[in-house]
Formats: sequence, structure tokens, C-alpha cells
Amino acid sequence: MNIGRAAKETGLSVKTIRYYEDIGLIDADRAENGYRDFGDRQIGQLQMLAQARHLGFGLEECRRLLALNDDPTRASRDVRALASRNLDAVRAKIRQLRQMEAQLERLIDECHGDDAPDCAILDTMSARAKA
Amino acid sequence: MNIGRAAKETGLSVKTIRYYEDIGLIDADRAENGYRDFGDRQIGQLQMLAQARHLGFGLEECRRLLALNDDPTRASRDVRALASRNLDAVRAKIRQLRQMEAQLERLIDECHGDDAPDCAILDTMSARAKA
DNA sequence: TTTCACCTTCCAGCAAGGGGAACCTTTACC
DNA sequence: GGTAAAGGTTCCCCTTGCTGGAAGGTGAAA
Repeated sequence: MNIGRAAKETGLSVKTIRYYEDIGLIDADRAENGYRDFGDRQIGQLQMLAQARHLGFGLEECRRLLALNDDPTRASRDVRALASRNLDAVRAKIRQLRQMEAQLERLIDECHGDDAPDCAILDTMSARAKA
Repeated sequence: MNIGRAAKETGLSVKTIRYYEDIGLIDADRAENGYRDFGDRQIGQLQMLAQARHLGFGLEECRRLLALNDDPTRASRDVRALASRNLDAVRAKIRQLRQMEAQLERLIDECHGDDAPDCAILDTMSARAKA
């Protein structure tokens, strides 16, 4: 299977697939004309990569996931730990974003939003902390 | 004020401040020895940058904010619009992260997390979509 | 004087790819 | 069979927002 076809099957972009091969996340066979040739195994790996990225795993974590998936002697505990760490990271980001959200809401609420120059958003943001 | 001192006052790193000058977000005077010299105005701008970054504004948006802050003829409407766009972006990210969170929770819940190799996380993630 | 902290510039790199150039192959159409 | 379009290949630069390090100049304290 050519790379374009593989891209369609997996929802990844051609560039992304080449990049994944480049950094050694997957390996692709080569046809005689030099074109990459993806088999079922590789397509499966790419689909897993797409899933994992969608779930917020970083590429190094994806590498670990692929290795675990390939290892019949794995312990599901290890997979779970990996996923849990990722979940923690996702939650941390959510918390941070929620703080941003709350502060932005407050600022926006306080700003008149008219033609006049005085603006609570700028006032608050430029307030000297130590003053 | 030297850059190190400015960094302490603003909570930004020395590298970050140099970077901000580099991309033209702020301008710094120079002392005779070639050292950067930050006055009250620049410190204020750096504090505003720190605030804005903290609130999730991108650097180009920060540039706009600084310009608006400098402009006595501004309309607070414009500041508000900028902040609202940022709030929208923050909310979009939160939504996305929440989806990740929910899916990860479900997967982790389904995984035994023991010594055995079978793992719902890997099973789900490597499931061929079209099969 | 020496030493140390601080400053300078420049170069390289991170995540995770995207864009596009320059070039080769395959496929489709007439 | 010719030709053009649509694919493929490698290569290098761009992005965002910095961080780290090397090589070297300067300032302050012991």
C-alpha cells in the first residue's frame, strides 16, 4: 500500500506518516521503485498512533505503547500506568486552562467594551504587582 | 536596571526577556557597557507580558495588547474583542481536553492493570476501525 | 589579583509536524 | 505512443515560545 492510501486509511497526513518513519516510530518496506509500502501490520500501528495522539499521548509515549502492544509478555499494569500518567497530564492542563478561563471571564465582564479608552482588562493586566 | 534584576521583578527569565526584545515586543535601552537597561516603562510592559502569557495570549496577541495599552485613543471594545477571542480559544482547548479525559478514564477503567498481557486499552486503541 | 557572578552574541534544539522546491514514476487519456 | 496529471521521493526551512550552551567581555568583592 502506498503512502497516500495509507494516509486515507488512517486519517493521518502523508507528511505525518513520513515523519513517524523518520523518527523510527514505524518502519516501512520499500517497493522496487523506492515507494514506501505499508502492510497490514504497519497500517495497524498507524491507526494506533492516530488513536493515541488523539488521546493526547506524546510521541515518546506512543513509542512505548507500540512496544507494549508488540510485546506478548507485557503486563497490562504497565499500559495502565502509562495511560494514567497521561490522564494526569491532561487533567493538569484542564485545571490550568480553567483558571485562565475564569480570569478572562472576569476581566471581560469588567470591561465596558465601548468607544472609550479606559479598560479594566488593560488596567488589571498592567497593574504593577508591588505597587 | 540590568536584565537579571528585571527578570526578578517580572518573574520572567533572562532568556525570555532577551527573546522578547529580539522579536521586537519590547525595546531596551543600552548602558555604556552594552548591558541592557530597563526603565519603569519597560518593566511595566514586561509585567503585562507576563500577565498576558499567563492568561493564554499568544505573543502576537501580546503585541496587540501592548499597542492598545500604549494608545490613548483606543476603544476598550477592541481590547475586549481580543480577550474574547482568546477566551474562545481557551474554551475550545478545554472541550478537547475533556473529551480526552473522558475517553482515557473509560479505557483505564476497563483495563485490569495486572500481570496479564490482555489490556482493554491496547485492544481498543489498536482496533481496526473498518473491521 | 583572582575569582565569581553577571552580561553579551550566536548557534542549536525541543514538540510535531506543515510548506514547498526539485525531481522521478505511474496512471490516465487521446 | 505521447503527454499531462497525480502520485511518489528527498531536502531544507518555518512555525511557537522559548531553553541551553559556548565563547567571550564586564563588574564587584575578597
